[in-house]
Amino acid sequence: MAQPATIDLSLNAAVLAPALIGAVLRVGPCSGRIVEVEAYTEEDPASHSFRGRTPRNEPLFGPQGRFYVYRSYGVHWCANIVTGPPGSGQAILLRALEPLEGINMMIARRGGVPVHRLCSGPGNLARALGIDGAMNRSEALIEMPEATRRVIATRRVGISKAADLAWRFIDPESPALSRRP
DNA sequence: AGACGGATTGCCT
DNA sequence: GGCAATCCGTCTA
Repeated sequence: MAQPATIDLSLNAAVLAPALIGAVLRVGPCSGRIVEVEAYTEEDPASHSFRGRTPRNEPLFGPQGRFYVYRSYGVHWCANIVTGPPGSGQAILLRALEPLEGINMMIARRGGVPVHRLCSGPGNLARALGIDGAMNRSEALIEMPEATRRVIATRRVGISKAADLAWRFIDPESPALSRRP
């Protein structure tokens, strides 16, 4: 699957998500190559925006390119990038990165885990990058992929509704995936 | 006002 | 592979 020349945040989440594989996410001094994402839309029963706007999910209906950060299981933070037409309630969940810069800082935040596990899984990714509720609605910095990566689509992880949609996109060769294909 | 359950992770068996 | 940890938006009464 080929990547586009620019990242168009107004694209629907399920269209843009595979194009983000190989792009670089930057948070302060830390960065990593995106290798696993999932798409969520307002028509999608598994999406936080499915039942309309609420105080928690309001960022999903705000400007594109911002973070929607939420607490999962009362323990972990998960980071999405808002996308799609304005107010459309779409987002892309960041699930895994290959660490590039600021690795020492990530290790300090995560403890002694192998580098390829630092940002493997949405909760781990947020912890390694220092993403928490304070970054909700802040602008997400994404840089274009330099090289084309292989991208495959799979079922999303950990959801019960619309579980057969193949809206999880991965670089199958990455060692940083939260789960193998 | 009270109950339910989840886009998870890590430790225990 | 099983399960506890731990918070809050949403649903029900």
